[in-house]
Amino acid sequence: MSEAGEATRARIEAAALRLFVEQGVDATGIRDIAAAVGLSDGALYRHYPSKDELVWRLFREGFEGLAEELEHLAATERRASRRIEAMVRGFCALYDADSLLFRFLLLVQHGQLQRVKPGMANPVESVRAVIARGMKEGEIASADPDLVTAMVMGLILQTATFKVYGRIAKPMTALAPSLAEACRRILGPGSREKAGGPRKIKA
Amino acid sequence: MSEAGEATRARIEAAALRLFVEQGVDATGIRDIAAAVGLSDGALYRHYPSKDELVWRLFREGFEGLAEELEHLAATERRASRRIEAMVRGFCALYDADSLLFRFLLLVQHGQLQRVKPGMANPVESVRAVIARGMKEGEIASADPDLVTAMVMGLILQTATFKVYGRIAKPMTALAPSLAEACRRILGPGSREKAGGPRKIKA
Amino acid sequence: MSEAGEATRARIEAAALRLFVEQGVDATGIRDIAAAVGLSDGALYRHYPSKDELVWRLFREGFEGLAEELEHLAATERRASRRIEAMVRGFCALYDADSLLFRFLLLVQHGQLQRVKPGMANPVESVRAVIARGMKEGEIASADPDLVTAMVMGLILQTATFKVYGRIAKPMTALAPSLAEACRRILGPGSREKAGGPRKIKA
Amino acid sequence: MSEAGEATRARIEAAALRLFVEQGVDATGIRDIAAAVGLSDGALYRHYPSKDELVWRLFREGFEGLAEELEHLAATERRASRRIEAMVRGFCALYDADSLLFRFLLLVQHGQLQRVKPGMANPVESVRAVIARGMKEGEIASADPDLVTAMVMGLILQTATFKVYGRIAKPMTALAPSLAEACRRILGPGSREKAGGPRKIKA
DNA sequence: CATGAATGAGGGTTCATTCAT
DNA sequence: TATGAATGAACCCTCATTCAT
Repeated sequence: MSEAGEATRARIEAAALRLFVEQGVDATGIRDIAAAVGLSDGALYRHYPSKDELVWRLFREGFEGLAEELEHLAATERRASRRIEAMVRGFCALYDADSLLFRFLLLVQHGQLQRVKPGMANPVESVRAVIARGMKEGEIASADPDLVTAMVMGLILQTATFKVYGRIAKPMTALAPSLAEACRRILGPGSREKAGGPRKIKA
Repeated sequence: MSEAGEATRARIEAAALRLFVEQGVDATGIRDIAAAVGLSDGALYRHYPSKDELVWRLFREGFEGLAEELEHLAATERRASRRIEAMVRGFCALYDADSLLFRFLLLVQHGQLQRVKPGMANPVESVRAVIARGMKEGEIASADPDLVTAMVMGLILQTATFKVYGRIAKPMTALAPSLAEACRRILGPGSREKAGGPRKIKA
Repeated sequence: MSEAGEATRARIEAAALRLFVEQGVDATGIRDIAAAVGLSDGALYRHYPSKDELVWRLFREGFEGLAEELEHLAATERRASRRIEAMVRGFCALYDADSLLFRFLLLVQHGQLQRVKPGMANPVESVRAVIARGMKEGEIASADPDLVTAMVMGLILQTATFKVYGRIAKPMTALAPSLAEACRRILGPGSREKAGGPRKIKA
Repeated sequence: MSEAGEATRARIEAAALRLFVEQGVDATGIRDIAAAVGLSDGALYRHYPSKDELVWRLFREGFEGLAEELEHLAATERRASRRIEAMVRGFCALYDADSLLFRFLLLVQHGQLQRVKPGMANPVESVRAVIARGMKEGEIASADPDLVTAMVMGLILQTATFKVYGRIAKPMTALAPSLAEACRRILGPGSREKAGGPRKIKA
C-alpha cells in the first residue's frame, strides 16, 4: 500500500520535474504529467491536492534540501574561506548529479519565492550566514553582507545558467576551483589576514 | 493614424510590461492588458498579432536595446577595465531608470532565449566580446571567456535580483562602484599589467 | 450591442429555467444550457459570471418579483380578507401564466433561501405582513402570525406542487376560489367581526 | 457478520442522512459519508450498490415508513375527524423525534417522487384515502379530494419547513392542536353533521 | 470485509483569438 | 479603428465506481 503509493509518488515527481523544466510549468498540463507516468489525470490527485501544491512541494524540497546540504557542508570546515569553498564544490557536485532540480529551481523561483516563510531552511540565508559570520570574525572583509552574498551567488548561478543554455560545456565540478577562487577574490581578506592583499569591497 | 497608433502602442507596451512583471506572463490575460489601457480585448489585435508576439517584441526590444546600449558604453572607453566599468555603471543606471524592464527580462528569459537568433544584438555577446578582446589584448587575465562572462554577469544580475526581492535597498547606481571593483578582481590583471597583482583565474 | 446581448441573455434564462426544472440544477450542465440556446459553453460566461450566479439571479428575480407582485396586489384592497383573496388569485394567475418559474422556485428554494438577505423583497414576508396587520387591526383572529403564514402558504404551494406532479389537473385559477375560502377559514374572523363565526386558531 | 454489517449499515444511513440534509445530496460525496462513518470510499459499496440507490433507499424507507405510520394512526380511530387529528399529532411527534428524516424527505422529494411506484405505501395516498373515505361516508364535506389533500398536507409541511428555517421555534408537537384545528376547518362538516356549521369547500 | 490506488467521464471555467458590426 | 459577442480547445479538478490486495 504505502509501497506502491510511494513509488508512484516518486515517479510523478520525476516526470513532473522533467516536464516542468522542458516545457515550463504553465505549459505542462496535469495530463502531460499523468501520461508521462502512465496514469490517468485523476489519479494524480490522490498524491497531490493540486498542481500548485505539486510545484510548491517540488520547489520546497529542492530549496530546503539545498539549504540543508549547504549548511552541512559549511559545518565541515572551520575557516570562512574553507567553508565557502566547500559550499561551492558541494553545489557544483549536486548540480552535476541532478541538474534538472537546479534548472527547476532557477525556473520557478520567481513564482515560488514569495511562499518561502522566514522559518524555512533557505540557501540564500545559509550562504549569507557564512559570509556574515566570516565578516564578524574578521576572516572576510567587512562590507554589506547582502551585496556580497548576491555577488557570490550570482557568480555560481549564472555559470550554471550558462551551462543550461550550452554556453559552457564542462561539468560544474570542473569549474569549481575557478568559482571558488572568484569567490575568494570577491570576499577579500579580513582584518585578521596579513597585509598586502587586495583591498576590500566596501559598498 | 500613425500618431494615435504609436501612442496606443506605447501605452499597451507599458501596461503589458507592468502586468507581466506583477503577475507573471501566463497569469496576465490579454483582457487584463486591454482593460489597463482602456481598450477592448479584440482591439489589441490591431497592434499585435498575438500575445506571444507581444511578449517576444517586448523581450526583443529590451534585450537588443540593452545590448546596443552596452556596446555604445563600451565604445566610449579604450581600455578593457574601463570598458567593463562603463558597462557596469551604465547597466546600473538603466536599471534604476527602468527596473520594470529588467525584471521583465529576468522573468521571461528562460522562455524567450531560445528564440534569440545568432545575428541579433545580444547583451551576453556584448559583454563576452569586451572580455574576450581584453584577454586577447592582454589587459585581462586569460581564461575561459564564457566562464568569466558568466561570473561577471551573475555578479550584477543577482544583485539586481536581490533588489527585486527587497534584500538590497540601495539603488543599483550606489552599488556600481562595488560591482565594478568585484568585476575587476574576477577579471584579474592581464599579462601586460604590472606584476604583484592577484593571480588570474584559469578554469 | 446591448440589443443582441439582451436578447441572448433572455434566451439563456429561458433555456436554463426550463432545463433546471426538467432535469434539476445539478444535473443540468452549463453545456446543456449553451446547446439549448445554440451557443458554445464559453459564451455563457459573457453573460453570467458562474453557474451559481445564474441560478441565484434566476431565483432572485422570481423571488423578488413575486414579492413585489404580491405586495402590489395587497395594496389594491383595504380589508385584510380581500387582500388575502387578491394575493391568492394573483398567485394562481401568475402560476398559470408561468408555471416554470414557480416550479423552479419550489425546486431550488432549499439551496437558495440562505442567500436571501433581510433587506430583500420576500414573498413570505409580504404574506406575513398582510396577516400580521390584519391581526393587529382586528380583522384576522389573533394567533402566531408565523404559524398562520405557514399554513396559508402551505395550502397554496402544496396545491401547486400537486399540479406539478399531475395529481391536480385544473388550472390554479380555477382553484383560486377554493383556496381563498380555505385561507379565510384558517385566518378566522377578527375581534371586530360579528359573533357567531368559527372560533379562532390560537397556537 | 450480519450483526456487524447491520450496525455499519445503520451508521452509514445516519451519517448519509445528516450530510444530505446539511449539504445537499449532490454536494455530499460518497467520500464524505465514508469519512463520517470512519470507512474508506470503496467500503460503502459492500453495503450499497450505488449512491443513487443509497439515496433511494433512504427516501423509500422514510416515505413508506411514514405512510405506514399514518395508516396505523388512522386505523386507531373510527371517525374521520379523529383520524385526521391522530395523523396530524402523529406526524408532529415523528417530526420532533427525527426532524432530519423529514428534512431529507422534503429535500429530495422532487428527485425521488418519480421513482415511487403505484403499489408502494405512500403518505399522500394515506392521507387522501382517509379524506376520500370521510367524504364518501359524509363526515367530510364533499369536494375534490386531491385538492383537499394538498391543502391539508401543505398546511403541515409548510409549517415544518418554517421550523427548518427557524421561522418557527416551537416544537411541532406544541403546534399540533392548531394544525388539527386548521385541518378541521378546511375539511368542513359532512352532510351527516348538524347544520349551522361553515359551508363546505367545493372546488 | 476493508483498503486505497486507479479510472475516466464529466464538471465548471478560462482564454487567446476571430469577426460582424 | 474599436467593440464585444462568440468560439472551442484546453485547463484543473471532482467524483462515483472498480478492483487488486
